[in-house]
Amino acid sequence: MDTNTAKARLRDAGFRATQQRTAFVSRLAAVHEPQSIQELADALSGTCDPVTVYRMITAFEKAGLVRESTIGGRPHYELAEAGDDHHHLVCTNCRAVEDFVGCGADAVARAALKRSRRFTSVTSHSFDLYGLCRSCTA
Amino acid sequence: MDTNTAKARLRDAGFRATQQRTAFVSRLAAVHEPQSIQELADALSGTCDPVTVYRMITAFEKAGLVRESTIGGRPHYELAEAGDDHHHLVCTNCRAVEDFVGCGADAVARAALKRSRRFTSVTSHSFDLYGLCRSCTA
DNA sequence: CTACCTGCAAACGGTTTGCATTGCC
DNA sequence: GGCAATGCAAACCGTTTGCAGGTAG
Repeated sequence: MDTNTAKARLRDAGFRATQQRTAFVSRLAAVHEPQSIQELADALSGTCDPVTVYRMITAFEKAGLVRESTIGGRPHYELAEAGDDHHHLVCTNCRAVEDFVGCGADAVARAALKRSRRFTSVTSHSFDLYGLCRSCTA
Repeated sequence: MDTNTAKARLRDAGFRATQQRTAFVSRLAAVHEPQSIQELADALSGTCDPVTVYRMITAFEKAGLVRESTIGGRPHYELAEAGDDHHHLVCTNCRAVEDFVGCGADAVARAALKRSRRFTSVTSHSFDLYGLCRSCTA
């Protein structure tokens, strides 16, 4: 994603396209793997303060510009794409991440709701697979 | 679960059945909903120090006596039962939790592995549904 | 009796907040 | 020019660690 696209995306979401935010969005677009707060702060260390990273994450997540997912017990962030319902295959050894689609959540949600006494609707879900990648397989 | 069962369970897992640990296991058995660290510390406040709660959680999880799951961004714990593969339906408003079974993860994992270039095996998964419970439905 | 466990207090590290300054729009 | 965003420093809070005393086996 080039700088202008990143800026347009920020403005579309109602934000001022500052240098720091543009760098943040560009970074997420470039790596297209979920990033930890630490990784983001390190990558942007020449550009902005870690405190600003926290503030951007909070604002962008609320605005639906980024998605949060938990990997190895820590929150990670990636750009949110419209209509996107991908999930992660995570290596339990090296934390490598690969996306996959088709989690069948709709059917599972329907079945669970049917059986449930206390719930009336399902609005979202999380689904992740954990295993070993090729290079970590003994 | 009565006190003696709790003690037996602890000894089976290789622990000394202290008063604090017995109370911890009994508590989890009594509520049979995932509990946050805070909730556990509060429930056991007359029995043991919060620090001990942390130490028990760490030890019990490693021993496979309790399972961790993330609810509302915070870790929660429940007793682990053999062969158990249930998941949670969580109310996004009041955090009420209901269990459900049948997540279809086996089929999804098989399909994902087939498509994957980098992964060779899937050993575990997480799957949770988020929605509204009856009393939080407007 | 002895090794394991617990309580207390202090250290630790990640996250949040307050406030003055900067820089988009 | 005005208001939102940033940087810096300090507060904050949940978690971990060290150590001395207690308790289960």
